[in-house]
Amino acid sequence: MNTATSLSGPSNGAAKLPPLALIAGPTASGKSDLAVRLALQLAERGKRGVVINADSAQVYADLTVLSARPSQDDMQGISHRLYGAWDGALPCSAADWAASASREVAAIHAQGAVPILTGGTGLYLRTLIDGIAPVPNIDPAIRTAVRALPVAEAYAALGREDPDRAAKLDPTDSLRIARSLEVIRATGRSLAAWQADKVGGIGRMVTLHTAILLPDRQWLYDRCDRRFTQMLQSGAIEEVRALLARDLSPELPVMRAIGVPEIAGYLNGAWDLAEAQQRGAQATRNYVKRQTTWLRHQPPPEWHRICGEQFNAQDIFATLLHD
RNA sequence: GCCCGGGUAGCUCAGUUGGUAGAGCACAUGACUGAAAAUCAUGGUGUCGGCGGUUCGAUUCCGUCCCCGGGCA
Repeated sequence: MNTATSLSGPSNGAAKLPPLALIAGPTASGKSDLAVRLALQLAERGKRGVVINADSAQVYADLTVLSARPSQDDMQGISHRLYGAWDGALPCSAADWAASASREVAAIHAQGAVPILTGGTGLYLRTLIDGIAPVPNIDPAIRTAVRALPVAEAYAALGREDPDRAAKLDPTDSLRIARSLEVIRATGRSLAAWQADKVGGIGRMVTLHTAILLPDRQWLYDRCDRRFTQMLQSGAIEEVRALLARDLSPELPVMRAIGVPEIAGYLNGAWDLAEAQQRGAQATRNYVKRQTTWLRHQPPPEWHRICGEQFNAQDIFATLLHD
């Protein structure tokens, strides 16, 4: 740090950018606890930290237990934003979330507080920090039509309408094929053309303090198993029953959250509770693996990757705390 | 004790008319630009229950023993 800079006024070039803490980690890694501990540490230093959810399931009001949303007790008096902020009937995209998170960050900074982004959805975090291609919203009629196509047909259509893109995709990658096809049909431009640009990222407007938690795999798997069993005992079944009663489209993200299909199968008699528990725990473990792979390789190399199981806010965020 | 059925990958099971085997899941690794708790890709799993016999060669055929189901006594 350069003392000369801090003596000079904001008008003299390098104005100091407001801090942003970012904690990413797979399910059951303990990132929410770390976020609260960081906020408490900040409070001891006369600052205020506000936690912002960056998890694509905790965003839904319908999923309290199954998304392991922090309870009032867990929050320990620290403000939490974007938890349960979407109704399950409304899908939340990465761009939707990033737009909201961006507003939250600005509001928190305006109050002189420190936003603490916490979550396991890497794409959400990347979208907020780096921005995303400015593709307009897709005409729902086009979207529905495209997504109703069998993969093989969608892939064939993409081969005709956007061959470059088709060549880059695996013919069975249903989701990316559908996305590419709906974009070219709705906008007349290929997805690759849109992706040459990225908008909305706040990375250059903040001082980032990052922590990517990467605990030992077996330790995480054990926690996943215990966690799902715990959920079944503390209201997950009732939660799914209530969700099913809403009769939402099975395509919606809430309906596909880990545990929902598994418990729904139990409720409609397709399998027993032990089977639901097995499947739920298994799905959680599979997800943890995907998250870990994403977090290991996708974020910029300068984001701080931390292995182990004990995460200490003072050490990890020393520069933020002593700033 | 007798009669059936079965013992092949961590699990559930295919298969080999005799030339030492393969699927799904699990597991591992990876990709990832607007529903990402999503969507995909790649990879190896192994005394084919034990011991004998026949055979150039047995996981496969024969004998025997063991184990697990089910039935009869």
